[in-house]
Amino acid sequence: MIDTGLVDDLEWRGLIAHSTDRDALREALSAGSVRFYVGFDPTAPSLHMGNLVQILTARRLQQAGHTPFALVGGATGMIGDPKESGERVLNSAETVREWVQRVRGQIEPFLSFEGPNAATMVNNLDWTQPMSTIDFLRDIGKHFPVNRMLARDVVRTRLEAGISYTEFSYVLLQSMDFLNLFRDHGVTLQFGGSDQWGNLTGGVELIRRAEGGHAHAFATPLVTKADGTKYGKTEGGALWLDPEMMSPYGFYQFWLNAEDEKVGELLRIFTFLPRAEIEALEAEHAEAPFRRTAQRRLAEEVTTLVHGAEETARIQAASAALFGGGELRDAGAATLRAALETARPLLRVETLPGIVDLLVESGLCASKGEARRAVAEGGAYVNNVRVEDVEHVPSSDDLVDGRLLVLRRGKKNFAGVELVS
RNA sequence: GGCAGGUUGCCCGAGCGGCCAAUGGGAGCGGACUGUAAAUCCGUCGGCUUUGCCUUCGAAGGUUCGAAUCCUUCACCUGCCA
Repeated sequence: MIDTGLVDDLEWRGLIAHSTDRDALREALSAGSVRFYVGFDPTAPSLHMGNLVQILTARRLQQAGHTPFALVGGATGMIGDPKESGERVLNSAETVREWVQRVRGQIEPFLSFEGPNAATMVNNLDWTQPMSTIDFLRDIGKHFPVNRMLARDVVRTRLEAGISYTEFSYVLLQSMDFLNLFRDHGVTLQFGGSDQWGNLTGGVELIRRAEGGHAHAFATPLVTKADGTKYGKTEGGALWLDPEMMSPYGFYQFWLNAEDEKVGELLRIFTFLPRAEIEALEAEHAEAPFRRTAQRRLAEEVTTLVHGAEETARIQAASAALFGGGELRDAGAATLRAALETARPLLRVETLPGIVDLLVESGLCASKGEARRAVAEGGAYVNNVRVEDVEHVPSSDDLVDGRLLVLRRGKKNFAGVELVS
């Protein structure tokens, strides 16, 4: 029932960037079902790619027989952990409450809430809210030497520019979470992103000081691009999991365009494909990178995990039709329409406007000036045919099945236009 | 508290009374090449009813035929001396 190969698998996937004690961790995870926790702060209405690493890792642990406690930071989200770029702006209690709900809903599908090692969702507001300041300072604060807190990298970089007492205290809250889960639920392991390392060890240490207990922590690596810069950023910002904030099509395209040097790493971190299969993909990719078999598989796997198999199939149909170089009409209006909708909302019109208006109204261009420029630059296409004239107005002959137009800006920005009567 | 300097388009950074929607670099966008890649090259990069008009150069007011450029006040930032 306990998969003793778990730690080997995690290490092979490169998911353990830091660990309090590798050997002790391995021993604990082999001995029996370990109760572990991973937290998510509601700092946005949606989780993103970075959080996905934690969610999937939690799932791996659960599949290996361990028991997850997924924590949403209703309390910590009110404070915000210090980041190097500067002080955060506090969100209102109402906003945090709403985001807690949304984040919660995004985590749940990845875990199983049934069986002997069913997952539990917890909110740290439940034990933080009722606590008095006096208790907090006496029971928690007393265990934190300020000199140690000051030595942390984030804090040190912030000392020049300034850091509020609020953010400085964040580590106490997160450590207290671990302590509470340790006491009340026997949770002995926490993991998180490597930027959370200080917060993770803070909890381990607090448990030792306050309870004389022993707990483990490990950190997953920060996923970076081949050039070392931060991953998961697209033109539109972060790679959100929420389909409203990041279209499933765009999500799929992000993975499809993964760098050659990184596909292997991404397959290991973000998919549940077994080792042998990933190694085969890597070998194939090394042989013929231009086929991008690994990228295709990566995109398919991750998109399926996040958006489901059905949506993924639609996106693949879209990609095939739009990039296949084949005749668009062969795909048929219904298929094209469903596929285009995965990219961005369809533009519905009663009569066909000129190319400039089409580009603007579909959202492909931000202004008419930009749309005119796009045409002048040769970057505007209707049904994959370049439009040369700014005054061009598509005719009904251009419509696929008499009702659909495929609009394209540049190499890979598509929009569907539907004629409604 | 004293002295000096700064605040320009997404970012960095020139401009210092008209030739300025504002040099240059980066990012972005488009094209060529390609693998829906990387590198490279070329183009583009405030808005519009586009041979012209409108809104931009920290904020407000003023001088002038005319200001990003001069003056006044305010806000914020930086360096040197206390």
